[in-house]
Amino acid sequence: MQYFLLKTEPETFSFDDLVSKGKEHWDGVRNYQARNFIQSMQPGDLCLIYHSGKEKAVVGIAAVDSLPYPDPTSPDDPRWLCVDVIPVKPIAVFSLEQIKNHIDLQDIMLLKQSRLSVMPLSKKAFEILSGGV
DNA sequence: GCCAACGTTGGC
DNA sequence: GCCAACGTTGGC
Repeated sequence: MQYFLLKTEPETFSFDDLVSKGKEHWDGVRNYQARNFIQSMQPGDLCLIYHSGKEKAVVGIAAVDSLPYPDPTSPDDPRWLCVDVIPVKPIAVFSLEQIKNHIDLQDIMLLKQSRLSVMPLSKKAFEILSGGV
């Protein structure tokens, strides 16, 4: 079981949109580092959904529901991958501000590489962010 | 609206 | 292979 954080602009695609749709392919990632993380995903891995822009907070849990497969939004370019994700449940909002202030979250990639859109999370970081601990 | 951090592109 | 120019992202 692995844990990830997926960033999205809620104006474009929010966690609520994922709940409404029931399932979505997490496509459009055009960054090699992020692509490599997608490549390592397995069905059942859990992802925290982070809203960038105005909200700047983790808002929900989703689950990987497929193996990585070629991104349908780049049919002529085999480099890019996506996975299907399904909503698991919304969580209490955990803001960027709280992340910055949490002693055990200082090492997460979100704070070090603010532009990376897909990143792994440690189990501990996932549990803190999702309110599990 | 601005700026920092990055990634990409293209000329050399 | 280097580097300047440019585009994008995301926080402030």
